[in-house]
Amino acid sequence: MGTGLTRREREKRRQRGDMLAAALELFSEKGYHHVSMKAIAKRAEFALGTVYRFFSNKEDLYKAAMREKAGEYHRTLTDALSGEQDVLAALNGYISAKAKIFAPNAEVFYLYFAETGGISFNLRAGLHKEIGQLHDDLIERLASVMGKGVRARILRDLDPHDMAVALEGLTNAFLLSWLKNPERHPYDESISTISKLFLEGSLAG
Amino acid sequence: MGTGLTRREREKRRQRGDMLAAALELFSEKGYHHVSMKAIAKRAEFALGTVYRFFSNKEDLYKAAMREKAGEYHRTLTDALSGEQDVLAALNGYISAKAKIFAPNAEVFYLYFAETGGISFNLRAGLHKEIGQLHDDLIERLASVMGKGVRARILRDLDPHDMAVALEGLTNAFLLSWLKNPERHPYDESISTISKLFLEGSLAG
DNA sequence: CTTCTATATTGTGACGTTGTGTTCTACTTC
DNA sequence: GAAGTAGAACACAACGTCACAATATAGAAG
Repeated sequence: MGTGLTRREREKRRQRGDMLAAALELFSEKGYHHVSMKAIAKRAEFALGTVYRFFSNKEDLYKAAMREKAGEYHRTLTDALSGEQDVLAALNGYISAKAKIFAPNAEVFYLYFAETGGISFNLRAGLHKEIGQLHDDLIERLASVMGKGVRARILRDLDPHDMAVALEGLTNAFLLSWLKNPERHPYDESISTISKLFLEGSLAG
Repeated sequence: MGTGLTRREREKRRQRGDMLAAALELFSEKGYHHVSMKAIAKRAEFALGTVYRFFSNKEDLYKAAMREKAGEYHRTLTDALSGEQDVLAALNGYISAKAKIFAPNAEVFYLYFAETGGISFNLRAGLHKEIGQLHDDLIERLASVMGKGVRARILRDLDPHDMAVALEGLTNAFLLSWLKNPERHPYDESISTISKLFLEGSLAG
């Protein structure tokens, strides 16, 4: 068997995954506190007790679900940044990868965004730190690409970290704006707008 | 009497204000659902019933508090944009006004973002729409300044609305980053970084 | 002008109700 | 018969009510 797991173990993984998916759906629809464990169990088509067999409590379930998504998000974007490509291609790749992962996960992304913030809602503090680190890591990788661009004299000689933060902010703003009003800002158009604004700025030359 | 209010009325306003302040403090410390009405009453030094005399329920109190802050925020920034000033001065004024209002209210912004989760958490939908409109209005005003800049050939001939969104995103990103790590990014430095990046972009000239 | 009492207004916090997280035991399936 | 599943039952926390207490106001009497 390819995976090295018994049938039973695979089964459990699948069940766990179903529960996580159901939970994530509900959480992003209604927010953590407006979702009951019963509702999650029902959505996942398990009995309440079964859910508790997999996750020791609601908090735990929430964390696992968020961690999963955060990991997926982080993986997608670091993948987009790695590889032997020239700097501008890497940046464009990053922007479009972000758009691509953002679109289907917009609602979860909100939760993620809320979590990346600085505040310590005492619960979840551990998770918060964890996700924050992923975010920092991403910024760092982005900054390293920027640094490469600076050394190659493709980018202006500014603090790479600042540039990374700037690009992050630009993409977020456009993606949120796209989310609010999809017709006005079709997202492939947004990609080139972001890239142009980031690279050339707004000042008349 | 200057205000045209009776002493009693002024007194009530003050009490209401105290309650709102206490609520906002607690909400942004712990998040909406982790704060009980009892706790708010205690912090404001009133009995529970008295709070209910002013606000018909917890939701109402939350909304009032958020509305208050949103109004203040919006007013500050529109003020910064209005007035007879040249475009670049207006933009710089906007950025620093935003930094100024952002700093002491960061936790409240997080709260709003985290709690509303953006999308339709059915409760609070009304409030969310309301605040969304304020935001749209702000973007529009910013876009109008950008448009003026374009016509004056100070800014590149791009969609003013896009430029507004871009500036909004840049400032948010830097302010969040500053909040996370105040030493690394003192905010007056950030202001000039934002302005430079926005105007000139990152591409080596 | 002050004092005193009747009335109206405002403040209080114990309590009933409801909803939800978690546990526990009986049942099903393999 | 062992492992897994189910959902009823329990405990608890928080909202919002309400009957009562305290306080303020008004205006009559001294």
